[in-house]
Amino acid sequence: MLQVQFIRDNKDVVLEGLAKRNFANAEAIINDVLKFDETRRSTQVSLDNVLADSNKLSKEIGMLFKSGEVQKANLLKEKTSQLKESGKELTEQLNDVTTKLQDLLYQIPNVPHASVVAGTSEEDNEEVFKEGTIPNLGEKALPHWELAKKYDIIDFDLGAKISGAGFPVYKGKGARLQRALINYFLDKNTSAGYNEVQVPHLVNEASGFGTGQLPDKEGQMYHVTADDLYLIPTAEVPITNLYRGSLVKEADLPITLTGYTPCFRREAGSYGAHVRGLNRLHQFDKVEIVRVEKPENSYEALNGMVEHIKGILRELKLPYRILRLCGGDTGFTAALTFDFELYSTAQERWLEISSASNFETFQANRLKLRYKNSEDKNQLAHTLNGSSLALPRVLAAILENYQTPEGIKIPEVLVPYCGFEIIN
RNA sequence: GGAGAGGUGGCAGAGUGGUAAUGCAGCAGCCUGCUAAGCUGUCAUCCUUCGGGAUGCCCGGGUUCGAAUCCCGGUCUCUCCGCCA
Repeated sequence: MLQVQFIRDNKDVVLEGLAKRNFANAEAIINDVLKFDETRRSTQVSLDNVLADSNKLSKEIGMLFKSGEVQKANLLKEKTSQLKESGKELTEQLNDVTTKLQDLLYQIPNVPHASVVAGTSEEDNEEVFKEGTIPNLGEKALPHWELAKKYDIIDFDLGAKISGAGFPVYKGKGARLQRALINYFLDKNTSAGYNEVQVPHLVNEASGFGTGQLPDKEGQMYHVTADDLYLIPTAEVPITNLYRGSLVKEADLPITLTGYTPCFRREAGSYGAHVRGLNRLHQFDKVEIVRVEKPENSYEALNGMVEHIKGILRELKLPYRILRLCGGDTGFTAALTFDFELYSTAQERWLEISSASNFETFQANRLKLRYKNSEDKNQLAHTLNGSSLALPRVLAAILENYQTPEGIKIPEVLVPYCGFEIIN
């Protein structure tokens, strides 16, 4: 959520930014925000004055009662009724305009970083980095869902039986490889200084709101209605919300966290070939990194996260590229996002496996996550997160790119974690 | 699931109807050469014509001229009992 003050002071910047996202009716909405904000403030001034008068009267009445001048006190009491009424009216007006203002603010996405280009879809994303060699697998290369069947390591039908489509069952070496990846990722992250946490997989509404999933993206999350809890779509939600409502010390920044969780997504509306196999699931595993930073350091931190993720992909020896998302493809809450994509040789397409974003103060404003700055003022922190990494598509790419006539070779760095060198 | 207690500033902790003590920590200034102390201010949010004003004691209602305090509903934490990995 943008701060009203920021919109008030930087209307042009906001409008330019929203234009890059192709955000409809930006000008009208921003003008409404400014209008409601002005009404809100002037209403508050009027209300404050009424309340001040009535506080004064109350004090006088109290004094009069104390000194036994009951009649005078009762006379004053009558005067308060009028103030009460106008106070009530103004309070209603204030609540009304505040709600309207909030509702609008919830609808406005983050202002993209200066480096983000305008664009409407993934077509406009900019490739900023590419590395690794795409193996030549020949004609007989199989997509991972066929490999999974051939070696009996992932069973989609069994998952469909017990839950539904999009809930795979990992078996044998498949399960072990999955666990190896989780441990490998966590080890990489903790050795880079991220503190490991294990967090709940169900969160309350306030947490969903804090990181921006609610109220808008409600349909993307599984909702346990009996207890009003949401299954997390990403560890970003519980981990970032650890600091909801916190006032942290400047010396404690940056806060760097990592955690493994399953992620649950309803993926309402998805269909077709592109969701085959592991490409899009309702439940998948992911290791996440989260940072809370001072504003002046947040972009350097984002670069650091990108470099960190690069290091992991290099070790896995998978061909990948990095995209800087265009305005239209950048998530609602992010100011700048880099997507990492692996090349799946058998599917002949790029698969998104990580997304690293700087949210600047957008989440912090909702979370009320502040720190005391050097001037001893409370200031909103910047939040960032990135996947390191999302498991299924990494697994898919490993299966596909490492397939040989003898079986699927395990990337060298994973062998100690797996305890075997080949799936055959 | 049952019973009880509780939720007050960054932290600790008073306050049972008259408008949020006090301590610690932090910040600014003053002062003092004795390893740091003392004094003053500041130290939640919003508004402001920069004089101030309003709000704020878990959340939402209510009673009252006036609510941290009384009433109703919710929520969370703790203790005990029950059940249980």
